[in-house]
This record gives sequence, structure tokens and C-alpha cells, in this order.
Amino acid sequence: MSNQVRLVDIAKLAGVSKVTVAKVLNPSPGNRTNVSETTASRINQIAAELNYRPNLAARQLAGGWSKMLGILIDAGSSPNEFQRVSHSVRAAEQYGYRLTIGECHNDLKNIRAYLNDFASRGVDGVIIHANSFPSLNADIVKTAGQLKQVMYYDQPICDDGTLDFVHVDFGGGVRMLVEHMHMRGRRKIIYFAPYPRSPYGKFRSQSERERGFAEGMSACGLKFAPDFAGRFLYDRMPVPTEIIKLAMDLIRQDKPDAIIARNDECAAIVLHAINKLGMRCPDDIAVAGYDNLAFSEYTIPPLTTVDNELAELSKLVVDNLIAKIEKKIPVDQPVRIYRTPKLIIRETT
Amino acid sequence: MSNQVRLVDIAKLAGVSKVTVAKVLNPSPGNRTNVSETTASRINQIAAELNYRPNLAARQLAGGWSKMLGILIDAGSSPNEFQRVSHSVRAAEQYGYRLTIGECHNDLKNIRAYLNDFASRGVDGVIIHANSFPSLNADIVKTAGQLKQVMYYDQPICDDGTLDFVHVDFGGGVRMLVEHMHMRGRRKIIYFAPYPRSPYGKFRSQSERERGFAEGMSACGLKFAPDFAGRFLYDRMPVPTEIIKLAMDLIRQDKPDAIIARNDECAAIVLHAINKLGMRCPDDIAVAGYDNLAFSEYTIPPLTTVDNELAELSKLVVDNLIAKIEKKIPVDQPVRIYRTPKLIIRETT
DNA sequence: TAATTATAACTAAACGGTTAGTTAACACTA
DNA sequence: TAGTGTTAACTAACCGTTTAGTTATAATTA
Repeated sequence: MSNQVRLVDIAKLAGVSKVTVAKVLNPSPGNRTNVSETTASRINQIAAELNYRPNLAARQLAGGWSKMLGILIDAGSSPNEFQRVSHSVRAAEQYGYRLTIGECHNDLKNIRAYLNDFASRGVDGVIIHANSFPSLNADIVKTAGQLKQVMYYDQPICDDGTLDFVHVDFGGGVRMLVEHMHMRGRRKIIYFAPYPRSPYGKFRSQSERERGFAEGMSACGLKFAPDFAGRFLYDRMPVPTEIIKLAMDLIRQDKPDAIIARNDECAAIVLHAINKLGMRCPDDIAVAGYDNLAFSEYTIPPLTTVDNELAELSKLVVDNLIAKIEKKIPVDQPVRIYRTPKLIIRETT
Repeated sequence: MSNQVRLVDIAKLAGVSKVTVAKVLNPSPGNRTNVSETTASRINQIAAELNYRPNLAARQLAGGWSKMLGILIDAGSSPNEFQRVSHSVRAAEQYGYRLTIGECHNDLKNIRAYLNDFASRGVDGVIIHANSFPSLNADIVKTAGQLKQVMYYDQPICDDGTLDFVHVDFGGGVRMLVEHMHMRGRRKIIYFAPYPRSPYGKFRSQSERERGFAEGMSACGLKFAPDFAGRFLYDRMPVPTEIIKLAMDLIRQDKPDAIIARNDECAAIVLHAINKLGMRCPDDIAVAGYDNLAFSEYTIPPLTTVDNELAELSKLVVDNLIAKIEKKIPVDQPVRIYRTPKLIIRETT
């Protein structure tokens, strides 16, 4: 409602000045000093009776903090982008912070617009899903730098050593899959990743996964097609029917005994292709995905995959961001966290 | 940064008062009157040079509006809860509004806390995912009513005719599935919905789907087990392995030629069960889901389902909410929109 | 030419908090 | 008893906008 209860209203009823009321009702630490117990409880009671709600705009204007974080994402970049948001919301909630979403379709103009909006709104900090933006360049990072505090969710490609981030080791995840396949006796392992070619270059997670595959293969003493990295690059995101065909061709030509797909969706399509060719998984070909999406448990057969453990990851992001905002950790010292994902073994391998 | 450019800074450089600057830079309609073209362009130029960003907290405090919407959800209630959020964010963006998320795990205390927080933050309006909250009662709705403008995403159970909502016809969706099965020659159709029993009663979508099934069956002149509605109620959300077993038992006992599952996840599990029993879909049993989740295209075989068309639905929600906020439609006249979902026919039927 | 209207600016007062600096009363110490 | 410290309050100024009301000048009308 418009006729809100204000500090002065309570002050009048309690017979004190509004500053005294503010001291009691303001949660900021160490501010409750110098108010007598009796006055404080009287004020608290009146505030509860009137259902007082602080006007956060006023508080922000005077105090300079908003208890609000901005989060910059690209929903189209990954099916679990919102998992990250959801977990971040919950983590922030613990500290009394809220999140506002910027959804920017990987468009530079939108990214800038949202960063400006975040600044206008006076958010205390910003989370940027770095991996969603191959277009993220030094220029954007500088714009972002004008904000009070920025935390990158995954290490940005243009990191110069000064940025704060929490990164999940995509490469290590794929490497674990390769080693797992090797232990299961597979030798002709193929990495299947029909990516769109971005005008801005590869996604970081993309090149890291390829590197992880290469490392895993050579660690196991296996060979891999040297051109695998550029093999399936498309000018746009290929549609499922195209991917099915691609997968079928691949299986017929290369006759692999194991396929590691770029992600679970892709793996589901590979399962499809195997099925269509009258072959069986894992008997003829083992398959693995990446991401541990909700449906991966229900594929036929249930999919072996890698879980980034987004709940824990998001919590690290938010915890560290808020710690910096509230100066509980040194502000000038960059946060650089690498985290290992988890292998989920099911029935496709 | 803390040393922001302010209206007065621009005013000083332009040699005018800050009010004149505000008139030029404030986007509110009809406010640009009475400023000469030359002055306006000079101000605009200076503002651009200094990279002026309005302080929205100050604007909100003085102006009474925030260009911010709150959205109250329960991420656990549905795998596509965040689809709704994502589409709402995009729709709101068109009008220059932002969203802040309240994720409240269907807990009354959290719901109240978030509604209070929204009020404190002075959001211009609130979207409540009514279907996520079977616990949504008149009391909560009243609390919500203290907010400026509230739009329910799906009709709340406790609607008394005065609430604003945009509702998708779940019942009609299931009915379409029944009729589709009937046209395909199926006669022993079963509705498979292992729901958790909520202490607050059924989800609205749940009872509506059951009603839709019943209507569809009788419209086709088919019989259905009269106890179907209460047949699979659990004390908690059953885990996938339990559902597989349940589905296998069901198929063995009732020998249906078609199963309509409560949603796509459930349908994927039914496909699993059919597979395990050595039967084939759709040859032996046709299967359908509901929701058209991303993976439903990749199940084996691809799943027939119903699509709520969340993009369009979300747009209706946001469009109408903002129209009310900006008084472009009568404020005292409730918005009550029902929308029909879309049948997606694939290869399981 | 005097009166009226329109234009383009201005000043002052909110909006609801926070922060810094001040004061009165009282208790303790030297 | 004068000086010092502590407690619990207060007053004044400020945060960056918006809104309402006012004024000086120029253009139009009678």
C-alpha cells in the first residue's frame, strides 16, 4: 500500500526520535548500541503491531547498499543455466540478499544494457555466467569492472589474473570419462561434439572438454583422430535430426566402441542413433554424456555422465561474492577457485 | 563506482537547473514538455559523455515506482518452473521492467517473508505461480493483496472471483490426449499419476488433469477405473525406481493399451517399464506425457505430449500485469484469462 | 498598447531512511 | 570537587530524484 508505516510514525508513538527507532530496527551490526532495553522492546513491539516494513529504496539511497545481486545469464546456452540461478538464489537468501536476473541472449548490447541497469539499481554485486558468453571480452569486463563487486561463474576466457571466479574443471570431467571407458575395456573412443561455431570463438567449456579428452586419451595410451576438435563444427546449432544422422554416419564409418558426447542431450541423441542402427548400448557401444540433467536418469539405458554439482558450485560463487561485499575476505586479493566435477556411472558404460 | 554522475553535475555543466535535466533524461511520458530543443540536445550530449546512469533508488523514493516485478515460485514443483521465469523475464524486458525471484519451497513462512520483502523493495507488481502452491490460502492472498498489483500465473484454488490470473487449461490438455488415443484405436486407457499427497490438498493442475481425463473418457464412451484419482497417491514424492516398479505392476495387472502419464518425466519412466517388460511402444502400449520438456524429443521413441506454450502464457501474464500497473487497462476489473494448451504428436502413440 | 497565453526555465519541498556530531544526565575516579 | 567516561538519547545534514508551484520572457490577442 502507498500509506506505508514509517520510522517517524513509530517514533511518535514511542515518544523518541526516528534515529533511535532506526537504531533498533536496522539490522546493520553494532548499530544497536546505546539504546536501553526498555526503549528497544517498546519500539520493537510497536513496529510489530504496525507491521512496519523498511523502505529499502530509502535505505539504499542513504546507506549505499541494496542487499541485491545481479546475475547475468544466457538461458539459451545450456539447459541447466537456470539450475545455477536457482541455487544461487537459495544461497543468497541465506544472507538476506535477493537476485535480479539479466537474460541477454549472448548479445553484446544486451550485456552492456544489463550491466548499466545493475549499476543504476545499485546492486551490491554481480554474478556473470562467463561460460555462457564466448563474446565476453576485455571491453565488457571493464564495463563490468565499474560495478562494485563482480564474481564470474566459471573462468572467463579473457581473465588477466585479476578477476574473481569459481570455475568447474570441464576438462577434468571429460578426462574422467575417458579413463572410465578405458577401464571398462573400451579402446576406440570418440568424442562427439557437434558445436555451433561462434563468431566470438569457442566456449571455454568447449575447448576445455576437448583438451580433457586429449589428455585422457594419451594418459591411457590411446590414439584419437587428430582432427576431432574441428570435426563437427557447424555454422549454427544443428537440429536433433541432423545430429542423429551425423551420429549414425560416425558410427558406421569409424566403428567406435565408445562415444563421449558433449552433453547429455547429445548423448540421448546418440542412444537414438545406436537404436536406429539396430545396435545395443552398452553391449556394442558405450555412451556417456555430460551435465547430469534430470532426464539422464530415465534414458534407456540410464546414462553415465558427469555432474558439475551446481548446488555446491553456486554456493561457492555466492558465498565468496558476499564475503567480498561485506569485506569478510580481503577485497584486493582475487578469488580463484577451481572445482572438480563428479563422475556418475550408470548403465550406458 | 561510488562517485556517480548526478543530475546536478550535468546541470552545472549545461548551465541549467537539475529539474530541467531531469525532464530531459526522465523517460516518463509527457514529462519532456517545456524544454527547448537546443537545451535538450545539449543535456543529452553531456549525459552521454559522462555516462550518466540514473540512481533508481532515488527515483523510486521520490517517484514511487521501481520498474521491478517480484516473482514467487517453487522451483521444486515442476521441472519447467524456470522456463516460466525465463519467459517472464524476457516479456518484462520489453517494457523496461526487471524481475527479482522469490524461491520459497512451498513454505508458508517463506511465502510471507518474500511478499514482505517485495513490498519493502517497492516492486510495482508481483507474479505468483499459483499452481506451485497448493498451500496458497485466503490468508496469503490477503497478504499479497497489500501489494500494489498481483497477477497469478495459473488460477489459484482460493480464487473468489476478484483475482487476476492467466490460467492454462490442464484438464483440456489431458482430454485432448484421451481423444487422440481413442482416435488411434486405443480403448484400455489408463491415467498414471503417482503424486505426492500434499498436506494442503491437491495441486490445482492435478485435480484438473484428472477431471480432464474423466471428461475425455466419457466423451469417447470409454470406461475408466473409478478409483483412478486416488490410486497412486504417496506420502512423499516417489523416487524413480519406485515409479518404475509401480508402472510395471500396473501394466501386468491392468494390461492397458495406452498410458497417459501425469507428465513427461513420468512418461519416460513408463517407457522404461515397457522396455523392461520386453514390450514395445507404441506397438503394445501407447504412451503420452505432459509438459513437452526439452528431452521429450529425444526419448525412444520420441514422446507424444502436451505443450502449455509457456512463452505465450508468460507473455500474457506479464503484458496484463504491466498494463494494470501502468493503468492501460481498468484496474478494478479482474483479468481472468484461460488458455488452451497444444497437442504434440510424436511416435509413442 | 494593455491584457492574455504559452514557453522555458527556476525554487522549494518532499520521499524515508542513514550518518555524524552534539548534549544532558549520571557514575566513577583522583 | 573537578575531571573523565559512559549511557541514552537528540538534532541537523545528506543521499539523488520527483513533483508542485512560481517566475521571467516572448508571442499572441483584443
